[in-house]
Amino acid sequence: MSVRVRFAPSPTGFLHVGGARTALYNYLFAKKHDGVFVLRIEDTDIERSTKESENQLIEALTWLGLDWDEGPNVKGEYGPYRQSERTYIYKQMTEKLINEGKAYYSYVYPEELEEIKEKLAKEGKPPHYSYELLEPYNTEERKKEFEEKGLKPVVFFKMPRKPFSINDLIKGPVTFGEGAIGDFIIMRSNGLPTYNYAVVIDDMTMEITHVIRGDDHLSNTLRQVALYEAFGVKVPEFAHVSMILGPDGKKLSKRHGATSVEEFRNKGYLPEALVNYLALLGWSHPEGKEIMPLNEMIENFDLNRVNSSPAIFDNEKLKWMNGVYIRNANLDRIVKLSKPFILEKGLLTEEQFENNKKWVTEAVDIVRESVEDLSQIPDKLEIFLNDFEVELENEELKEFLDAEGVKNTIKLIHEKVLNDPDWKVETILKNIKEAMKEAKPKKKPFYMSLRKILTNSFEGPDLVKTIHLIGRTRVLQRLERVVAKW
RNA sequence: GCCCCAUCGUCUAGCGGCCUAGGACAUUGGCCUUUCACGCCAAAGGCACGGGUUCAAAUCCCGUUGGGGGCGCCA
Repeated sequence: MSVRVRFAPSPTGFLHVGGARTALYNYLFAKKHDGVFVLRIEDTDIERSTKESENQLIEALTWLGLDWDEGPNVKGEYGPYRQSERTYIYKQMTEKLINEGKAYYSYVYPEELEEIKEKLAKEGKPPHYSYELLEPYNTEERKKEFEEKGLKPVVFFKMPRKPFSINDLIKGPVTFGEGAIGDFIIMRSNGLPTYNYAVVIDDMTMEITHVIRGDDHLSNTLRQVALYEAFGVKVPEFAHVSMILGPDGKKLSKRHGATSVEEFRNKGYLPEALVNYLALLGWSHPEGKEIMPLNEMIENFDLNRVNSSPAIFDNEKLKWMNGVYIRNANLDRIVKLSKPFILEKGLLTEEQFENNKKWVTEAVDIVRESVEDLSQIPDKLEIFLNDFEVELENEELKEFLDAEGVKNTIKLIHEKVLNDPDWKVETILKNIKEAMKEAKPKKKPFYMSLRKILTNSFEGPDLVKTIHLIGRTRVLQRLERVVAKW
């Protein structure tokens, strides 16, 4: 039987990095086994589910490159792929359970359920519902009342009082003792299924073979296994991936900074960097490789190598990895991806950007060496574009300028540039070398002075390349205003 | 009460002898460079604790402690 896995998010917000990792593991597992990856939207919570969230989810997944074989916008034989469109299936299945005496209707109100629970707690008994406890509410009056109010009775599943166990592909054997939980609701009074019920029906009817999901669902598995058994169907394999925690060891949340895929995208992270980082957060390559393309992850993916302990999200490592990817990526792509960041900062207009592609490309290329995300590119580009007041009073600069031969060399360079319209990296270098030969400055003070005068900074990329990028006109201006004072 | 987890600050390798515990990020030092960064080299840093089992334990078992999850007509 071929492998079928699914990623089943609820459309109630942005795609969280934890969800992204779960999706990734499902994807890798599917590809590794030539299986099918399905995307299912779990929107049975009508209060919180939104179409916008669903769109954002799809966009984030697409951006990450985790394409699915079946899903809401892709044809498939197991659809529909939105739970809200599958209500007829849940109804059918529920009738079956009721007819077989494995589930029952109840006309209780939520408040009454609370009361039962409180009463049990007071008596020191576990807060478990049962048919005996619920049956007294099924009076004829109550049924009429529900009908008048347009309410449907909730459906409870009769939880067998026996132990259940699974052999989790990541956690190993997990056993839930007898009577760990009581009967639970599978159909709500609004006619929609509850989570634990819908997943089982969907996974069952979609013939999902492996359920790879977050650790937080581990205890739900008990209910789900009981349901599979009630339907007399084979239980799928389970693999529970541990949670992603914040730096303080608590569940990763907004307090910890960026947590959604969209935020990382907006901050200038490359999708392949995020994917690579997420893959390593819990899984490891058999030979310890860290930077690797998706196909290599697929080739080597194995649930055996997924760690069962929770992982803390380490932004520093992600940044490093993103920097590596930015440096190794195709230059034209980086230029293209940097564009919005550059425009947003107001460094260039759309026209300037497009009309000076060659210049921009060259500039982005030398600047990408030192960034860890795309948003830092415009910051680094500033020295080539923005003008400034030279801080001639700067103590450090003064010292450098006063060193032997420095000012003379700069004057000579000014003259040479003035008389040489040719503006190539090689000629710039030639002019500098010649000036140095004539005036014989001390090297370091000279270079530092020149850099400071031209870029207003003592640090930055290769000076000659920088000079070339600043452009002849601007270089001349910047030299002139200094030389004029000597 | 129930379930899961526990190796450097962080992500991890390790699945009874190859461990004097390996790699990566971060940190520190050095090299490279006119400078910063990149890159390269090196250093520091860890098996939570206590009992067993075994000739031998980071690895297996039990307990303690610590962390996380769950106990919804949320997913």
